[in-house]
Amino acid sequence: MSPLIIDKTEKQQQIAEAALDVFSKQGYAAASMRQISEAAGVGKSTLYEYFESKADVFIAAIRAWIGQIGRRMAALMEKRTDPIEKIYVAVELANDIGCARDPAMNRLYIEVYEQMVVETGVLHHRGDLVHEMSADIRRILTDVILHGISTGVFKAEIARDAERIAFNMIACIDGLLLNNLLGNRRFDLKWQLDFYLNNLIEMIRVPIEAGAQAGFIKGEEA
Amino acid sequence: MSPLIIDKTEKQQQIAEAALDVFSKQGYAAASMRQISEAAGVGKSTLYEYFESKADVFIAAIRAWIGQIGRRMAALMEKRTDPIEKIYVAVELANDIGCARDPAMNRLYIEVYEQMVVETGVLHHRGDLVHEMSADIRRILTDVILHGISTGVFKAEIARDAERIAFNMIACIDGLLLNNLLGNRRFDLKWQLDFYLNNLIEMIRVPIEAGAQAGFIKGEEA
Amino acid sequence: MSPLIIDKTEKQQQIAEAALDVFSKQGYAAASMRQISEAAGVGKSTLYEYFESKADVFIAAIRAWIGQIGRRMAALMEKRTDPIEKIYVAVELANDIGCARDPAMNRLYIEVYEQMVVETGVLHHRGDLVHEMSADIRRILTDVILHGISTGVFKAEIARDAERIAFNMIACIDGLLLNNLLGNRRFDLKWQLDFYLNNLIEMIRVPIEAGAQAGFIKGEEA
Amino acid sequence: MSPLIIDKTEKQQQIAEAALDVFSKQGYAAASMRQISEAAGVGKSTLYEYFESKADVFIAAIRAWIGQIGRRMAALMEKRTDPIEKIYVAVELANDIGCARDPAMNRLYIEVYEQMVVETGVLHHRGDLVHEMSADIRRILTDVILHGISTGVFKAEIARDAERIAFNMIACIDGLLLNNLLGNRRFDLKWQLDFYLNNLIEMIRVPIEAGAQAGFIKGEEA
DNA sequence: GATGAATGAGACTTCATTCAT
DNA sequence: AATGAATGAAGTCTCATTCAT
Repeated sequence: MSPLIIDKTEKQQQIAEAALDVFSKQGYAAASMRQISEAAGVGKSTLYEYFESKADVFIAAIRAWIGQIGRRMAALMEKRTDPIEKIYVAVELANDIGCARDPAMNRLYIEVYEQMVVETGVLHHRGDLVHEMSADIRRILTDVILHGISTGVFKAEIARDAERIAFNMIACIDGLLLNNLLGNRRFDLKWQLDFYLNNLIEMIRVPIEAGAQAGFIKGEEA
Repeated sequence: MSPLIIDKTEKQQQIAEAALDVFSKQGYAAASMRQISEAAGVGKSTLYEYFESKADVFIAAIRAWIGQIGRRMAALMEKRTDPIEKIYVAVELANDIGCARDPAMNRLYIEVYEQMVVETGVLHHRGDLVHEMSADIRRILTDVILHGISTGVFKAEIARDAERIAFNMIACIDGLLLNNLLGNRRFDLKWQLDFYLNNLIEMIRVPIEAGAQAGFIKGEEA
Repeated sequence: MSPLIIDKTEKQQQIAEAALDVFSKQGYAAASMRQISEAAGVGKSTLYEYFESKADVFIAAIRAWIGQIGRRMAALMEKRTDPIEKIYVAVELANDIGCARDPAMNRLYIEVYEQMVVETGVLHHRGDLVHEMSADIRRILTDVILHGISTGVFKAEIARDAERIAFNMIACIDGLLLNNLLGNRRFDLKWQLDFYLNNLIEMIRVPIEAGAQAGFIKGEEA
Repeated sequence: MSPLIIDKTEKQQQIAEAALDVFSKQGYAAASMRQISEAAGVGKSTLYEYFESKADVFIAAIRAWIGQIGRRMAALMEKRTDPIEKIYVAVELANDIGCARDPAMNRLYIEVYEQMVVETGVLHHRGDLVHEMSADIRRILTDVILHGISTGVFKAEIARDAERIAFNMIACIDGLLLNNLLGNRRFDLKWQLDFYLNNLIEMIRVPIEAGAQAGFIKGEEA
């Protein structure tokens, strides 16, 4: 009466994650459906039972990836209470990603950009999608800033710019990660992340004490 | 001597620039040799007289592009003398690029990243190339910083980090441009560039006056 | 006895009719087993419980269709007694089919031809099948002619050609229907059918009266 | 300076004729581009240098075929002067086609119908194309009829129906050819064509002499 | 030197059919 | 009996590259 019933959603997720691996290594254009099917351990045509097209698989893979990052960041945040510390968590996470043993995954950053920006890209005219996808992370950071203001750690006057500042953090950290990915040995990711973030925090925090002169690279001095 | 005999190098340049146009619109993978040949106004197989392969054409196109930007920046720098002003020129140039009527060209940023970072990419393991390519810009910025130190505008202790700071500027501005390209209406490029740069300058400049408390967004306040 | 136990034959018929619908709209090649299963309201693999293959389903569908037409024509014939009138019934039926609001069904004509005549066709080398299928209709028409002879309406000398004439009617009406299907606005099916049939009848009927000169398009003149 | 230049039109024609062969044997759906390329003696992708798609190749093939038939008919017509004889040429040509050593070619009739009538067909909504394609033949026949009227062979009152009658001839002969193709041994194409045409001519010609009673199958009696 | 012609390799996608429940 | 899952084979089409003029 009832044949083998499979949780379609679960298998989609499973395929999406295998695809994530392939896309991150080969890029969208160079990754073939055959490679993805092999990575997922299914037949080539089985992919089309779960997704409409290659583009569909890509979008699902990216969604899965954004989800992973969001969950990771939320988990790290929970353990801290100090707003400044929380912000440094972003650095640490980024540093983790940038130095992870498998740097392949973060190449996805570029694939997303590529596919959004290029006219023939899979994500072209889907700006909403990426916007929505990164919304979680942006919201987390915005909340940290607002919370910092309410606890007197950050200056009150930046309240109206909280979201913009969150955007700035994401964008600049993006840029630093990407440049790091280019493989230049002389690019010291840790230093660069700290430098950016120290400057930022120095500007938005309430001065601890009049006349106190913080080293501009606090992290390093410590 | 005869004007009909054109230099091979000159024609390569000419093709490279036509290719730049195509690559910037279609991306590397989607751009076809036929399109490039048509854009260059030559036959399809003529491309192979001047370049070994599609990859070759791409590299030449990127080289041409980096050259253009470097020349543009150098030209802008020449007109200013104040180090801080000079740094702001970088912002303006970036803003120009990011807001240009034809955003196609800056999509090349992404193509370069893509092709470097992805395993099967045309520029994979050619980190040296991009490094070399951006060296000009990095050197210009480094010089500005060092010159600023020698004229007492920037803190002396940042001398040893001058190149790293230049790197930071390039990377973060990259990130801001890319995020802007994603087409999010709420991303205010001008504000973001100013915010980043104001924070940076505030940290590296010699305080104008003890106790002076600069607004964190100096540019906006002005 | 239990109403839940349905006859295998009955369900085959039910599926065949659903398939007829799909085949008539899409043609054999473009119709997919999935579409058929959905139209029949059963699972895809259930089709294989009742039929060996797609070809099998097609043959069953065609059989069902021929049956429908045969029954329709027999029903119409029963109401008339005059042989000539009976022949005109064929025209009307054909006209009905050709002008029906849903022309999809008569596309089946073509599918049958296609599949019989083409080397790789499902009905290739199955001439017997179509022959058998259209035998009913041919026999009905042959009987009408023979009956007309025996009642003195048709010429006696055509007796030995009765079946051939029936064939001629079927073939020519076929041709007229098909050309009508091509969608040419200037093709007036009613006129064409009448023209053909009037000529035919004029030639095989016993002249009503010596010297009587019938208009060549009797139907129109009326 | 100038590479190998080929007459594109000529090669298109050459490919179209090879394709005609394949399509006539396999039908549109079953014929593969590989088969066509092999029949044409070129590489698979070379086809795409001369045609945009499989559909394009099909249309070109059909055009070539209609052209062949038109030329053949015109050639045959030229040799005769008597209008009735000219009409019989149509029969002969049709008989030739229907009995030709390679019956494959006339299966194309069905392919054209199929592709026009089926929703997903290549010629769907291209009624104009087939109309235009068969226009030559229709015009030739119409002219024969009109000429017959002006020389007193055909009745004057059919003048306004000349084109319709031409249509009738084409459609009915179509139908007879198709039924013949179905491979039924008992279908006597020659007899059927003659029967149809004799009836037709008998109705439209000016009676030779009052009281003359023509056998209804004049051709056979002769 | 310049170029149109030609193509093989490979991409995405569809679908009839089998399998296991 | 009934069916969702799975897939191999095959199809159309693209494109970087080579060849011959």
